[in-house]
Parts: sequence; C-alpha cells; structure tokens
Amino acid sequence: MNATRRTGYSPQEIEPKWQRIWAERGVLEADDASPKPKYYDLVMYPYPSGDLTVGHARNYVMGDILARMKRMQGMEVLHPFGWDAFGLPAENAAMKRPGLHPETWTRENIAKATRELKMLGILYDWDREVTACMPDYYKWTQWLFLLFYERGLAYRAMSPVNWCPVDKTVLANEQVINGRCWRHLDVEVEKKDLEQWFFRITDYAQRLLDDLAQLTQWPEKVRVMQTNWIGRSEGAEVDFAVVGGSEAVRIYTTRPDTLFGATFMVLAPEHPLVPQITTPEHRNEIDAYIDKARKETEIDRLSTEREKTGVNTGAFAINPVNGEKIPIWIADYVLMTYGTGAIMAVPGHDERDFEFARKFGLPIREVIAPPTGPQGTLREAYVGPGSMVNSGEFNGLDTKTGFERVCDSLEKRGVGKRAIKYRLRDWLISRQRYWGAPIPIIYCETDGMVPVAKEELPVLLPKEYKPLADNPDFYNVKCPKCGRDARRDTDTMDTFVDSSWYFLRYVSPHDATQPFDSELANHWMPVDQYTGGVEHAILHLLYSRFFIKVLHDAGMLEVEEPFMRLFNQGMVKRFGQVMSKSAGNGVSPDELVAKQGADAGRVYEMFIGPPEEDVEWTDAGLNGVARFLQRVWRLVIEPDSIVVEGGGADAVALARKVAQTVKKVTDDYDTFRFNTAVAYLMELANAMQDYLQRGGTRDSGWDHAVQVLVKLLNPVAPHVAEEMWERLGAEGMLADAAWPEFDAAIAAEPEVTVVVQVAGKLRARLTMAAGASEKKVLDAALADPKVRAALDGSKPSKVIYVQDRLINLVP
RNA sequence: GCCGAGGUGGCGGAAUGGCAGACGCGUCGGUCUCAAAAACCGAUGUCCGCAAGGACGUGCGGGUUCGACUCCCGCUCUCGGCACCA
Repeated sequence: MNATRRTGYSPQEIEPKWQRIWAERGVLEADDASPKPKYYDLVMYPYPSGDLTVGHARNYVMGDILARMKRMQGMEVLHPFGWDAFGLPAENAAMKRPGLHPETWTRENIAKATRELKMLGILYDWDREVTACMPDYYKWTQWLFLLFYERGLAYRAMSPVNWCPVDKTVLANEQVINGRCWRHLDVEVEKKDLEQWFFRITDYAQRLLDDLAQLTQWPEKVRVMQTNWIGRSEGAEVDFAVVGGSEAVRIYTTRPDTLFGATFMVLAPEHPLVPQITTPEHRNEIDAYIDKARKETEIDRLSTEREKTGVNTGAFAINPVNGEKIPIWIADYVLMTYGTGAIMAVPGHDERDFEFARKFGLPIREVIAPPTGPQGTLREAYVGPGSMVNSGEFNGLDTKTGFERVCDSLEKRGVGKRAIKYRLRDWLISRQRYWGAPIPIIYCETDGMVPVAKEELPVLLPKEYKPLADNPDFYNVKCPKCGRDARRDTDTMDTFVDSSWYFLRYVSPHDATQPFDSELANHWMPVDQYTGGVEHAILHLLYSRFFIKVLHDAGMLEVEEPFMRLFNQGMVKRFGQVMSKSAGNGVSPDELVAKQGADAGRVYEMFIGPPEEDVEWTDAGLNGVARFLQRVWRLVIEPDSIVVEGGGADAVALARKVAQTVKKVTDDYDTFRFNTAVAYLMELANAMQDYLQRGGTRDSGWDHAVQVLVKLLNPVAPHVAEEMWERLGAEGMLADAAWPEFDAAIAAEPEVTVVVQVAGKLRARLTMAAGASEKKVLDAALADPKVRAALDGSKPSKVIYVQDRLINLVP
C-alpha cells in the first residue's frame, strides 16, 4: 500500500544543460561598475599537478556555495580562479618523460582540471583566469620584484642557505620543516654559502605582528602560528670587552636581570670574532670543532635531545656589571643566525646553559631567588620570576623591575641597550630552477648590478628546457648602461612570489600597463572570504600579507591586510593518507560525478563531515544523498506521488519549520557549517513529506515551503534546483532569484516548554503560552498527573525556584 | 618540553547550560516481486520488563548549578603546530 510510482530525475540530462546555460549567460561574471555591494570570494589557486581529487574539489565547492548564496543575496560577487603554474613538479614530470616540456605538461593539466571543475557545476569568472607561468602574468611578477628592489626591499647577500639536495635548489626558512625540505619530508636540507636574493620581510616584522590583531575573523590557530613564527622577543644587547683585545663581543639576552649570574660566554662556531680571540694553545681544537659543526646537518644541530658540545677558546671577557673575568667558549647550540650569534651564559637560570656548565664543570651561580621554596639549592636552572640576589646594587629587585634598572644602568654607561629581536628572517627568493619567473637583473663588470628596465619586461624564459645557467643564449646580454658584455641572473623566483599577489591580478587581469589597476583593487579588496588549506598558514599567508603592506606603502593599494576572513578546510584522506595521485589513493571528480551526478557529489562532499576537520573518504553515504535529492524532486515536482497515509497535517508547524530552516541554513552557509546546513535541508524535506503523508493541502503555505526548499538547496545542488525552479514556472533563473528572508514572526515559538521538577528531579514538561504568569505555571504543574504522583498527593511545602522555563517543587 | 584542537551509539557526526544521540550511513523487520536488486514504510544507545514503565549512559576523578556533552579544577589519551631563538 506504500508503493510509490517510479519517479525522479536524471542528473545526466539536467546537469550538462544548466552548465551550458550558466556559461552562456555569464552567470558569475563580475561587473566592476555594479552599484551592488561587492563580495570577493577567493579560493587558494591550485598547483595544476594533474591530479585534482575530490579533496581539492571539496574546497572549491565551498567557495561556490558562498558565491551562489551571496549573489542571491544581492551582492556583486567576484569569484575568480587561476593556476599556481610555475614550480618543480612540472620539471620533474619533464625529466621523467624526455621531450616533454614543463609548459606542455602544465597546460594539459590545466585543461583537464578546468573540465572537471566545470563538470561539478562550480562557477568562476573564467574571463579573469590567471596563470602564473604565462608571460602576461610573470611580466608583472618581475615588475614587482623591481619595485621591491627600488624600495630597498630586495637585496643580494652571501649567506649560509638551506639547500635541498633533491630539488637542487635553495629554500626559504619557511620551507624547511624540522630541518627537512617542505616538499620532501624525508630529505634533510644542507647548508651552503651562496650569494642569493632576499626580500627584506624582517623590516615588516612588527607590522605583520601588530596587524594580526585586526584579523579577528581568522582562525586563532593561524594567528598563533604566525605570531610564533615572527617570534618577537624583548631584551638587551650588552658588550663584553675581551681581555687583551680591542674588540668587544656583543651579546643579546632577554634576561638582563640575570647579568650577574653570567659565569661564561658562548659564541656560535661561525662567529667572526672566534679566529681573533682564540689563544694559540686552543687553536687546533677550535678549528676541528668549527669544521665538525659545519658538516653537521641541521637536524643534528637542532636536536634538543643531544648532549651539549663545545670548546674553550682560551680567551676571557669582562662582565660589564661586575668586572668579573669569564671564559669564552664556542658551542653549536648558539646560532649565528639569531640575535648576535653570541650569548652570556647564565647556568643558574637557563636550562641550556645549565646543562653546558654541568658538562664542562663551569660555575653555576644563583642570582634570582624564587618567591617560595629553598634558596641556594640549584639542582636545575630556575627560569621563573623572583627577586635578584648576588647582584650588587640590584639585590632585592623583582625580575621585572630588575630588567628595567639593569638596562637603565647599561645604557647610562654605554655598554648596552634595550633591543628587540625577531625569529623571522629575510625571505630567500632565488631558485636555481628553470620553471619560474626569471629574476630581471643583469650583472655588468663595469656597472655592477643593473635592473632590467620595466619597459623591457618580461625577461622571457627561453623556450628550450634546460638550466638557465647552461643557456648562453639566455644569459649573454649587453649591459643596459654601458653596452658591454654582461650576464643575466640565471635564477628564477620562488613560486611563493607568484602566489603572493595573484588575487590582485584578478581585479584587472587584462591590464597591459600595470600589474593591477589600483582603483579596481581598492574597489574589490580586501578579499571578503579566503578559503584554502591550513598548510599555508605560515608560508603563503605571511608572504601575501607582506606584499600587501609593501604595495600599500608604495601607494598602490589602500588596504593593509589582504584577507578579511580566512577559512581552513580539512583534508580529505583515504586509507589514512591525504588523497593524491602520487599516493595512489586519489578519487577524481570524474569518478564522483559518474556515480550519482554532480549535485549528489557536491552535497555529499559537504555532508561527509565538519568542513574544518579532516575526513576519511568513503562513498558509503553517497546513495543516501542521491536519495535525498530525488525525494526533494518528488516533493517539488511530483507531490502527487506521495501517498496519503493518515490525517493530522499541521500547516502551522510546517510554516514554522520553513522559517527556522531559512535562518539555520543561511547562518550555516555563511559560517561554513555546510554539514549541518545539509542536515537542516533534509529535515525540512522530511517535514514536508510528513505533511503530505498526513493529508496536508497544497495551498500557498505549501508553495512557499517548496520555493524556500529549492532556493536554499540551490547553492549546494544548483543543477537540480535550477531545473525544479524552471519546471515550477518561476520567473527568471534561480541563480538570479532573491534569497528567502527569515521571518522571525513565523519562526518564533508561540509557546514555551516549562520544565517541572519535584525535589530537583524532572517530572514533566508542560507546553504553556509564552507569557503565562507564575501562578498559572504552578497550577498547571500541580494538575499534571506525574507531578502529583511524585508529590504523593500532598501539596508542595515550597516552590523553591521559578524561572522563565522551570519550576522546582519541594514536597 | 611548550602552544593549540579534540575524546558523544556499530560508523560519519548533531546539540544559546534545559527531553543527549538531530541528519545520514549501516543493521533488522515489513510492502512490492516467482525471486533478487532498487524503491518505499517502520524499528534501531545499553540494561531490566510481555507491556506500561524504570535504571544507566557524552575519556577518568572532583566541583559549580534546580539542571552539565556544554562552565571550573585535576588527570588521561589522541591529533596538529613549534621546539637549543639566548
């Protein structure tokens, strides 16, 4: 008797139809001149690696849902897409297949991925597509390099750099994870001394740190990670005179209040003063240690497990606060790249110094007494606050006051000063690779470093795929200044340079005169919503923020932060690993769409779990989602197929459900809670089906419910929603329809539930008019049979608690 | 070690301090069928009970509260990030 006539729709028929119509009508082409409020909806542009998976697609579906909803809400939406198309995987692919050019490989992958995105019904303004490896894009990357150069923010320096032996290129500090290459976590990076280009991001350290406070709509996690990465610390630089030498050793400390506890000094092995101060009898030992430290891998040197090593130089320094003569050692736990490359060692109040002192029998002195507990029994370093002892005139001061007084004293005597240090280091952007934007600099014997004139850009990559340093046709040029033989820089730029400004190119992608149109950038920026993986929490996001600040300072942009709201979606895993073609566990959008169509695939991607959490892919629930869409179709298009099974349909309850769903789904789409949004849509469909099964009439209330369901469904399942909209005979496209408004009057509960407890134990729940008086509530409670039973027939001795929605009776 | 997030049915997961387990998957039962699949209808936290009903239940131990998955304290486990940064 419950047999239902076979009904439904075919995704294969309607999906291509609507994809064609959307493209023809340019549904998501952004109008720069629109009077509507703007909404910049950005997804992180991908590397076109050729293995677009349902994991990537999940991210783009989220962006698409938001774009479609914001459009229906009356906003002018900019939802562009592009390709982070320079980079090593293309070169690796070319090396595997001789004769294959990185560009060919990249273009093929872009074509394939584009087709898959369109097949999922994801709408972008394709007219604004940006491809980082195209000359009309990297021309402007080079232009921006020159801007940085002019502003003194690009410099060349010889320095020990991180070298990935597999990729055969240098890496920025951010690209070294635990001493290993970010692209190959099994490969330890080496240190090399090379002259390379750097961007002076450290000039912006304080602003990058301060402005994090503005980014209230970023995940706390990302802000903390950036804060730690920048790593600000406050302390003092102090000069220690070398006994018998002319030079002083400058150290950096965050604890000037422990200066009296310095019983020795430690210099980094690479410290330039080491050769000068080393006494003859220690020379051999010192040289051997330096040699050993140089050979050590980053991993070894950074290991905190390792026992301390070091060597005495034989030299002594004078502690400026008490004139004490203390030995100078070298040890690899002091890093040349942080602070001044030299420390005063205070073993009493620093764990590392304590360990070192223990091992080499150096004196340990307590100069900070803990607020409680025994004094003078240092069995480990005490690093907490306390009061100064054994510190001459400063005795008795607390840690904080001591810090200030010691600094004052040092500054007065000219032997030290307050200083702020950052962990952040300058951004190394040179790469010894072919597939990137060439650095537009020429080296001339006479004129030195000569930037290529901006009118001469782009410096084109030669067609032939081979290292630029091996390509004389590329590097042999005449000096722009003197006309004599000169040589081009044969390095290319880190691809993170490309990705630091691509979102600005979207505002004027065809501009042939400048990287971006400032007026349009000021119109569209900042990005309202940025969506992408948390793996870029430091690298890409920090670099982009830096770029925006530089462009702001150059007068090209009003904003100082690029991304207002950031969302990091979780990764899609399969068999416990992140999905990818190379790992052999990828599921392509093609495969997903082939099963139940694009709409079901989209809804399923959203329903599989909370968007910010990693999810394990299984398509077990895909059929359930497809069933849900078919059920919606029947309710909307074929309601006669629903068999009436009983009476008691409640039109008021349905109306309330509709209103509540509008609010919940709107909020959830807005805040990226797509999984619960889908659940609420399912609840509404269930309620509507129940209404019909109970013999509900298809009046205007029903029509309203139908319209709301179709509209709310549209962002996540646009093809079927659009088709239903058309069949309902509604005017215009659904894509242009107005978003349903939340009706608080209908959604409001006309009644409240009052909880009745007896002796603190729940006995009944009564439905009451919202404004019912306390007396009425009490009467109703006493009338309830369960409450009576609990009271054993007697009257309550007192009503101990009456609140809006609760009453507690004591027998 | 430090910082951050988390621990809820067979599974994915819901819950402004107010009926824990929404929604879905799976499983079980039913309708249809010669049969199966699909589809549809129903049941489904655990335990006791024929039932009505009752007891117990959100990692562990305390606390606040009329009431705690939710707030506080302590512990534990898992996952992410950072880690000799002076």
